[in-house]
Amino acid sequence: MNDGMPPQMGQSLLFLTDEQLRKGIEAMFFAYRGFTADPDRILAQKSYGRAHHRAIHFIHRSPGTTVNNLLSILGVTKQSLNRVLRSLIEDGLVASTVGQRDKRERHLHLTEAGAELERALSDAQRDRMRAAYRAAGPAAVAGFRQVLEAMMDEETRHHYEAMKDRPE
Amino acid sequence: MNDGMPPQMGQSLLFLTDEQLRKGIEAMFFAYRGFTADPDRILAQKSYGRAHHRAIHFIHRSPGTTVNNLLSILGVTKQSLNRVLRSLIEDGLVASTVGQRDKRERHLHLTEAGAELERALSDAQRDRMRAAYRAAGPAAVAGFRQVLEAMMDEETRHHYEAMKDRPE
DNA sequence: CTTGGAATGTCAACAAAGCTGACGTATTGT
DNA sequence: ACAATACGTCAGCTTTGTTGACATTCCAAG
Repeated sequence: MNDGMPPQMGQSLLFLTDEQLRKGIEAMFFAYRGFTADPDRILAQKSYGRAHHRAIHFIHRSPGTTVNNLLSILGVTKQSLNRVLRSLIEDGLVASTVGQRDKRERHLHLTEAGAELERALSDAQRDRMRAAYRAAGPAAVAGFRQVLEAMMDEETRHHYEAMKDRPE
Repeated sequence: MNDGMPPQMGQSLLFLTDEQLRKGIEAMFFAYRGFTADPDRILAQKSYGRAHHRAIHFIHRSPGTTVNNLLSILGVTKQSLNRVLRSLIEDGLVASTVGQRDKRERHLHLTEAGAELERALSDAQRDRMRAAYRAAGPAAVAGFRQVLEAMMDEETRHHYEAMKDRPE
């Protein structure tokens, strides 16, 4: 590897070479495939897709959330979300209730069936994550999270932080 | 948070709680959006998509690679890749040459224009990665890579390892 | 030398999931 | 009363993935 840097440059910045960055980019690409592979298999059986998974995940995460809130978390248009949400409601996995204070709002909850699918999906995803965490160790996990957080968009990070430490 | 674990359990395994795993899952989701955001903006202007980016990236990475090899790296069908590849070839960003030893194979290279787009895309992506790396520091980066590698599928990891240390 | 299989390319049809734009309805706040 | 907000929906378009079918070209084994 010759990236034009002087040989006397300390090792401390070696993790910023183009080669290191490229490896990081490829690691993200390949790892994300693994990250979604297990839930994808479950979803395919029920003829759902990743969009359904994401909706289910964040409704589980923030029960009673409104459509608008979900929209801004997911970063998609309401038309796109509506298609997914409609099928989940029709299939009885999600319940949509008119708001108390503001009747324009719809509050979203998982039904028992929805919670069951959520468990199946997140169990599969957590199993892989757990194996990766266990293999890498606590220090690596801390670094993993640090880099990922630094990689987010500003606005996205606010969503992430906002639900970061909410109790289960 | 009450996940049913005894309070006397050491801190050493705290990074394996469901809550920690869930945070990791959400961090992956949000970070991947940031990871693709910058190249996506460039691609949208040229009416290309992520599939074009991926093809360009790995052709740049492994010049002269065959279609079949690219297929297995990207994990898509040949019909899907072919559509993308055809447009790149038509637009003069990728050159496809018949193999010497085996004339059934097509060897793929970036043209000068293709290399130019590749630079624009990877510069944008690397800038964000560099900022994240710099913010997190070398130890965090090592952990980041460790966890990502442990998260890959077996077969995928082989692709990753295979091109891991090839010189630029 | 013939034939089977591998590598590639192409056509057609389809689905998931994103987008824009337009419009309707109910409700809220000014 | 009226404007803005929240939501749902219709129509149409794009990208990117999928199957299935089929032709071509070529290598290699029989």
